[in-house]
Amino acid sequence: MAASQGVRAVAPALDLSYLEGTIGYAIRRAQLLIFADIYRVFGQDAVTTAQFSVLAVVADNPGANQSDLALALGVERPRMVPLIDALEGRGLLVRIPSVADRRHRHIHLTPEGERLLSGLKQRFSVHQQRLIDVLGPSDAKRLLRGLRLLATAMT
Amino acid sequence: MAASQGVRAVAPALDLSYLEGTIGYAIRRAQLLIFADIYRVFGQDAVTTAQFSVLAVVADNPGANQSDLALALGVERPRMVPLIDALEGRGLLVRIPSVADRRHRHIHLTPEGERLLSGLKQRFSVHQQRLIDVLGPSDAKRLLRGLRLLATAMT
DNA sequence: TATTGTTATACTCTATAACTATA
DNA sequence: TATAGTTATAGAGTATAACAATA
Repeated sequence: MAASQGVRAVAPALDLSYLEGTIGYAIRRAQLLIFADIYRVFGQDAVTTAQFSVLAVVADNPGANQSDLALALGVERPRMVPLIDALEGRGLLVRIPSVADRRHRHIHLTPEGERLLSGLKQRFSVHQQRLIDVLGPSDAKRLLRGLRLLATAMT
Repeated sequence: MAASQGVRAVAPALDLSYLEGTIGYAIRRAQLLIFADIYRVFGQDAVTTAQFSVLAVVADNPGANQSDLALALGVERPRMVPLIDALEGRGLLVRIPSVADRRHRHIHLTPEGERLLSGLKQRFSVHQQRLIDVLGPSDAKRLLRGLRLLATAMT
């Protein structure tokens, strides 16, 4: 309603046609919005996406050590330390020193970690369903297949 | 060839099936690999993807100011300062103070900036073609459409 | 000699608040 | 008072090098 007044010429709206024709730009924008949606459904339980992926992988691979987790998740080994520190500090997982090889620490979820992860997975599925609703089920499947194909082919 | 010796049990290969079923994880992995490929084709001319996007948008919108660029590229205004500083320091663009409104600085590519951008766009097209070769032309188009649909629908 | 977890360092990105100069 | 560019600050992510304990 204030459009005709001298508030501001709406918005300049620059020409982005070059970038918008690239997959790299589209994937960056989509990723930012998807992660924002994940944080929206996670709410105040406040786990980062990186922490969520650690919890999810540890749940399916109890006793994995930090190097294996780093390798699997594609992060550098030093990066695992503060990541696991934060989760251990919240009582969601524990580092158990290996008796066989005392350099290793086996990571296990605590019961509280299992409980939180289960709630987070439920919330995550709300987000995932939102994506499927936007794209339609068959296009969502195609998108996932395309992304995975890129990941395997570009490695 | 050393596989049968006790070097290491190859690699533990953790179970990632939960994460691999999610679009969020797939898009993050794909984005990292795509950006790595872009840096590979850019080579030692060493422009970041963010700097490349600034150059590309300024080329199509000569005289845009920093706020409009920040808005268009989805970065915070303060972030534009070091971004443009770096490009101006390399002589690729200039800040021209506006005479009409002395708060504005109009951004323009220098001839050297135009030249570098033109070379970078050629290299970028090598990368983009690699993606199209991996996916096939029609699936590449579908992927781009899917990503754009997500971006518009999730905003 | 190599590996696990760790510390340290540095650089980028992100997010905010606040300052200045202009309007 | 509002806006453009800037500075300052703090948190998170990323990348490397190196160290201690252990193998």
